[in-house]
Amino acid sequence: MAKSSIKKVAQLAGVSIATVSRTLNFPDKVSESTRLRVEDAIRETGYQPNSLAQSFRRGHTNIVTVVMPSIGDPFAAGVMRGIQAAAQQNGYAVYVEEKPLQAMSSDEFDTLLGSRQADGMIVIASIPSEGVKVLTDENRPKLPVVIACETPPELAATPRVHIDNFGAASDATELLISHGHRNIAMIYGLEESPLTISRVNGFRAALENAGLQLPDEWLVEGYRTLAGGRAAARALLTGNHRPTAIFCGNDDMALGCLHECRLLGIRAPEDLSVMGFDDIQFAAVADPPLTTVSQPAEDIGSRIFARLCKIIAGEPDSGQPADIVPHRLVIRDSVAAPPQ
Amino acid sequence: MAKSSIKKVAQLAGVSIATVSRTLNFPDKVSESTRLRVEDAIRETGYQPNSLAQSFRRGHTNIVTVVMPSIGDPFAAGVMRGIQAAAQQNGYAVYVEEKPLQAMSSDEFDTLLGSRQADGMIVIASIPSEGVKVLTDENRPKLPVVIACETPPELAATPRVHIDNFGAASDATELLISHGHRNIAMIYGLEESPLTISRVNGFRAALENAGLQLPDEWLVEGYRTLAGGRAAARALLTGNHRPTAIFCGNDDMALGCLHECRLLGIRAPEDLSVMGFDDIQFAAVADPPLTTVSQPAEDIGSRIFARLCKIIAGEPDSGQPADIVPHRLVIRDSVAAPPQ
DNA sequence: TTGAAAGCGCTACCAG
DNA sequence: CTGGTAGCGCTTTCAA
Repeated sequence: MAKSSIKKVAQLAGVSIATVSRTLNFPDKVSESTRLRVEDAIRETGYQPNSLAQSFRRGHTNIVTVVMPSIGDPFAAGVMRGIQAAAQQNGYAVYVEEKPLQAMSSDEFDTLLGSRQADGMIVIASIPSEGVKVLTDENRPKLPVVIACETPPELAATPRVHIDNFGAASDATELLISHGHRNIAMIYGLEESPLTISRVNGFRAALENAGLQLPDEWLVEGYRTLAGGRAAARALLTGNHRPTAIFCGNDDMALGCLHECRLLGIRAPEDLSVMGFDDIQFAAVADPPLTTVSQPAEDIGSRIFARLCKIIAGEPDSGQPADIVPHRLVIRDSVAAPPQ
Repeated sequence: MAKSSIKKVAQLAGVSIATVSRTLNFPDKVSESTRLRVEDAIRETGYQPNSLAQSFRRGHTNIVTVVMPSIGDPFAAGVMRGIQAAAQQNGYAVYVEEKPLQAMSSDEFDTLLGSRQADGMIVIASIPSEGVKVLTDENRPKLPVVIACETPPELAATPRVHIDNFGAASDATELLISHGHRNIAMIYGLEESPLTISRVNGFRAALENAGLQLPDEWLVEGYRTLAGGRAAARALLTGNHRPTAIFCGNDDMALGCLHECRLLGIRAPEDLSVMGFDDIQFAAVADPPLTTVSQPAEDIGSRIFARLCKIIAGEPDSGQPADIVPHRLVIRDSVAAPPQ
C-alpha cells in the first residue's frame, strides 16, 4: 500500500489538493500548465485515488452487484454478458456475489441490501419468502433491486425481466404433442420457485388443452442438476407405465435424463423423446443434440441493467414492472414421433 | 436510502456516537443498561452502519475479490466453493469480477489492483504479460495478489496453488500409451498460457519417453471451447493420417471432439480414444462418459484463500510460493485400445 | 463507563 | 482559474 495520496501530489506539483481533485475530475476547469504539472506529479508518485474515500464522499460507488445462487450457472453467465456490456457503457463496475438465496434468513437479506457497497443490485434467481419480506418492508433502506427472473406474486411491483415461463412450457409441450405424443411426463425443479410453478402450469395447460391425462406419477420433482434428472428419469422409466416423452424443467436435468436412457438401453428419440429448457451450450453436443427452449440471456442482462440504471438515476421506471422477453424453441434431435 | 445514521441512534438513545460505535464493535465495553438502550434505538431506527464509511475509516474492507475470465467456467466455480467456505469462516466477503485478463492493458491492470475496494485479490487464470509487468512493478501499491493457476515464470515468487500440469498431461498421455496407442494427437488451448505450455510439454515428454513420434499436424491449437474442440477434431480426423487417440487440453474441447466424431461416424472409444482434462460435471454424462483428469478445485480454493488471508494479515507466507496439489485420473469409457 | 474531538482522503462549495 | 475549507460517517484515542 504505497503510503498515498492527493496531498502528496499537491505538494509535489505545488498546488492545492482542490486543484489536484479538479484536474482529475474536471480537467478542463484547470489551466493547461497546471494540469500538466499535476499529471506529472501523479505519474511520479504513482498516485491512484482511494476509491473508498471517493465513494464515501460522493455517496455512491458506481458499482452494481449481481447476486446469483451459483457461479457456473450457464444461464446466469449469459445474463452477465449482457449486464457487463451495458455496465461498461454506463461507467459502472459489476461485482458478483454467489449467495444461496434459498437458504438465507431475513437478517442475511437485510445485510445484503443494507451494505452501501453498491448502488444497486440485480438478482438472477427467484426470491424466497424471507427475501420477499425484506424487499417489501417499507422501512428498509431502499437499495434499488431488480430481478432477472420470474418473481413471486408478492413482488409484482418489482422491476424485472424474464420470459413467459408459462407460455414457453406450454409451447414445449405442444411441440411434443404435435409429434403425436400422448403420454408425456415432466421433471420439474425441486424448489417451489415461481419459475418452476409457471413451467409446470404451462405444461399442465397444454396437456389439458389437448385433452390429455396426466397421471400423478408422471409429474416428478427433481433437483435441478444432472443427478436430479438422472434419478427422476430412472423412476419414470422403470415404472410399468412408461411415458413416450419427457419434458424437463432445465437442460441439466434433460442431459441427466438422456444419460440415464443410455444406461437403460432406451434410445432417444426413437423410444423416448426428451425436451429441455434453457439451451445451455452443452445441449448442442448432447447425444442426441437436445431439443430445448432458449431464453435470450444476454438481452435479459442488458435490459435489466438499463432499468436498474434508470432507477439509480432517479428516473421514473417506465411501463410495466415485468418486461417479458421472447423465448424460442430450439429444434434439434431429441424429439421425434413416439414408437410405432 | 433511509437518511441514516449513527448520530440519530445516539440521539434517540441519549448517548454519544462514540458509545453507539462501541456497543456495535465492543459490546462488553459498555454497561448493560446503555447497551440495551442503544440496541433498542438501533432497532427502532433500522440503523445499519454505512460500510463504506467503516471501510474508509478502518482502512480495510474485509472483502476479497476473485477475478476470473468467465463466469460459468465450471472449474472456477469449484474453486469458488472452496474460497467461499474459507472466507466465511474468516469473516470475509467475496466478490467476483469477470475480466478477460488476456485482453487487458497495463493501465487496466493498474486500475484493477489500485482500487482499494478489496483487501486482496485471487485470480483464477493465467496472467498475461501486461499483468506480469504490473505485478512485478516495484512501485505499484501492493494489493496482495494470489493465483489459483499456473503462472508465468516471471511471477515465480507470487503465491499460488495449482496442480502439476506437466505431470498431469504426462500421466494422461501415458494412460493412452498403456492402452497401446502409438498415434496420439493433442488439441491444446489457444492461448500461450503457462498452463497450456506445461500440458503440451507434459504430453511431448510422455511421447518421447515412449519413443513415439509426434507429427506437426497432430499438435493442434484450438479455442478452449466446444466449438474449438470440434474444429480441431475435424481437422485431425479428416486428414489422411489419422491418430487413434486424442488428448484434449480441457473437457470442453474433448466434448466438442466427441460430438464431431459422432457427426463423422467415428465411434469412441472403438475407433478413437479421447482424453479430457478438468472433469467438469458434463464429462460424466458424455457419450461415452469422458475419461479425464481431475483437479481438486475446491481444495485449491480453500488453500489459496488461506494463503491470501495470511498475507493480508501480514504473516509471513510460509514455504514455497507454489503449492502443488495432486491431480487424479478419472477413468471412464472414452479411452480403450486402438482399433485392431 | 462515557463523551469530546481528531481525523481517514476526498469532493464541492465559496471566495478571491 | 485557484485555494481554503467544511464535512461525508465512522473509529479511536484521550480525558473525564
